[in-house]
Amino acid sequence: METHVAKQGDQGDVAVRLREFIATGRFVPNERLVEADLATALQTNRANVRIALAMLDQEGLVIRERNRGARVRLVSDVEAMEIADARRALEGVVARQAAACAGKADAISLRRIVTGMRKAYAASDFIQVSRLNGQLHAEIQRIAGNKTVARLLETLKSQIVRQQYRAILLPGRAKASVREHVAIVAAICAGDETAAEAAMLRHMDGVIAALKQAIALNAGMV
Amino acid sequence: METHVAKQGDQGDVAVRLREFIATGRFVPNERLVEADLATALQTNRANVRIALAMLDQEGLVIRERNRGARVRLVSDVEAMEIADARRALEGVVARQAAACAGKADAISLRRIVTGMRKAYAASDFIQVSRLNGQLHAEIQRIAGNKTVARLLETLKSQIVRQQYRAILLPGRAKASVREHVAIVAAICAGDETAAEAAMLRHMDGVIAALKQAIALNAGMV
DNA sequence: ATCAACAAAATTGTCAACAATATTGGACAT
DNA sequence: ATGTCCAATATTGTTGACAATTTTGTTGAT
Repeated sequence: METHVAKQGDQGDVAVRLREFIATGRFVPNERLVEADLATALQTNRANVRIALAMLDQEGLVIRERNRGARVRLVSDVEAMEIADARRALEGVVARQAAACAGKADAISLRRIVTGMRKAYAASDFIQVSRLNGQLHAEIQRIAGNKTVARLLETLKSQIVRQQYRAILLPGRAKASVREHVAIVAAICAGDETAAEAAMLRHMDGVIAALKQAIALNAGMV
Repeated sequence: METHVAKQGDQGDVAVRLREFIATGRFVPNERLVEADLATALQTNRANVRIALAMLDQEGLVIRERNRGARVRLVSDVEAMEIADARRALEGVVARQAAACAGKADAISLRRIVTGMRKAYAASDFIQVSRLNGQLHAEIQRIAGNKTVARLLETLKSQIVRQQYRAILLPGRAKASVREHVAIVAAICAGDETAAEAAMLRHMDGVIAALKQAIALNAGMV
């Protein structure tokens, strides 16, 4: 008997927890993921771990090789840029559809988040800014109502958590980000599809530029 | 020692074959996929089938429910439209990047395919037109060199093979399709990124319109 | 005939044992 | 010291058995 919705067996939970571990850096890229160890750590059996790993492989988070097990996949810099390209386009779609669908309650909710972002930025609480950032994008996706695109964005985002952390910390990026989000929300609330998409694309251009910068910095350091 | 590239165990092959079966309609939507049966049919064991089903679930081709097994997922009409939205945006990215990357040999290869399309259309060989259509998009993706977006498009396409067959058969669609592809190839060969993206978006608009029409027709028939 | 309760069958979930393969570590020669 | 071969270990791949759950079929009452 499950207290919450029983979607699918243990494997789902296992996959979720493994995702967490990878996202939070508890498993570092290229680290080997030994089935038996994971099974004991997550209090389940090898079969479920095996299935969860296959799911994460399909998702692009780990890589499996025959007879050699699974490792955390290291997303290269060029791949991070590819992912960014895909995200840019898909976020544009979402923004456009959100503008087409947004109602009065949606506008209120969006404005509240963006107001929170401004305050957090004014207070130099960048962690909160980042959190509200994610929340805002999630809300826009909800309003757009396009589950398929939302799902794609979700998996893409999970692959570049690491890179993204670095990018948001670049000097001046947070301020620009807030400004861009204000424009996006304004366009969506106005129901202007074209403006919303354009604003989102501008925002993603900023994100991509920051990402590129972060990568370049990192390359210089190594 | 393997004769060909040994990517991963049996599960990969099993998943590939199951995909085939679903794509070719050998398994109809909502049909139950019994693990034991599949294991004997594909000459493998339940564990591998189970893993393959988990992968296909992650991919969106089947749906699994706890204790109730897996069924072929029925993509609803609204979901087909969502997928089309995503494809439109991603194909636009690919076209743009292909225009940025296309070399002389690439241009020749693209022109050859589009010439074949014209001839096939003139000969009313619509199956060949459809085949070359897929080939052309694949070639554009190869030229663009964006593996991530190509992968996304691949999985999206696999979910709507059924709908797409219906759409291409609509009167006048094939002719328009050929015309649109000519424009796309011309822009890519000219290295004009913006024009290439625009041409591709126009093409996808045509595809989406045809899809919408096909769905409406189908709804009327039921 | 319709429905509920119940038994029987089918199916999935879990687990453990073993086989096949890869990885590690050490002895040995150079 | 360095590298190579070989045994020892660790890890994954495969299979089967059993438990838990769902689905199907049957019986009986109304």
